[in-house]
Amino acid sequence: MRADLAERLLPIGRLAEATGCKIETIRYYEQIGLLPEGERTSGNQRRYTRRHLQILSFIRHARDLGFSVDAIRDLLKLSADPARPCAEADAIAAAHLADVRAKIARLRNLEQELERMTRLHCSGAIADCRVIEVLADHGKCMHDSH
Amino acid sequence: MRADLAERLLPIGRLAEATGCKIETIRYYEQIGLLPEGERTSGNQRRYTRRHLQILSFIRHARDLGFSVDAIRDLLKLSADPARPCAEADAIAAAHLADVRAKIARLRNLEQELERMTRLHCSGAIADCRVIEVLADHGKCMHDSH
DNA sequence: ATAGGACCTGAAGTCGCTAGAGGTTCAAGA
DNA sequence: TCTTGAACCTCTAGCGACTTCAGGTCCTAT
Repeated sequence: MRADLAERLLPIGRLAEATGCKIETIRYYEQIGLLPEGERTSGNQRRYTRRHLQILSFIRHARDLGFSVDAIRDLLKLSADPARPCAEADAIAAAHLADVRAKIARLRNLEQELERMTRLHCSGAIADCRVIEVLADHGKCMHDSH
Repeated sequence: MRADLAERLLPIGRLAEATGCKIETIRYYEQIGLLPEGERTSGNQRRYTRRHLQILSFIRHARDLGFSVDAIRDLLKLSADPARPCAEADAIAAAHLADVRAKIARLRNLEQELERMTRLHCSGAIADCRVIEVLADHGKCMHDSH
């Protein structure tokens, strides 16, 4: 039991290290019920399992990709219940797929615009810098999202 | 003088209209020192010049492209000094472009997984759902941006 | 036994806005 | 000239998703 604690369970700092997530953020996720609470030592410190590590990695990834905390909650629910009927899962997945595609489309526009801006490496001075020019003048902007 | 005020200077509502920026947001930008303060009428209302219109358009455009307020502050400083070398502006844009591309790459991975999931009109259970897995496990992630 | 690093809680601050309350000014029509 | 109502003003609080801080407690290696 003592050995279990020492060998299998991660203190919050280790979990943070392993996921690239800040300690405070982990506590925050726990607080808002996104990450299940870890057990505590007799001295009230959190100890996490490999399962927590998985979930937190998932959360980090999804946040990086721009999913809201609520969306992540949905996705986690999906994975938590393997017996869940498929229609529901499909619906959630489909909704998120649409969302992902919209995000991709938007980012591709941005990419093109930024590319265009930086491609013409300017002659040296701000006066004829493409970046500034494009930003200053809507007319020079190719994408249609605005 | 009176005519100047009426003809050349824009009240905040007009500026908002012309730039597609909300009135509150304009006041906010002024407050944080991103947009220079406009003059005031004797009754304390803001009046803006064409110069403000230009700057605000620049800000809006840059925000649309995902630049942070701080990045915009830098870009504005750069653009104010036309003799300055433009490598700096390039660098800001290039960093942002790299960021955008990394996000696109990851979203595409996710898109594929979500697609796969919904396409399979699945066999009954979540058990073999890889969405969570893909996001949770770095090792299963194909792209190399992290 | 003790030093000092890791951990705890709760509250407040950050960013980039947005919304609301409650009051003042401007400009066009009677 | 007066009136009316749209547009403006300031100040405060709220949002999501954290981050930082103050002031403590715990854990573990020596």
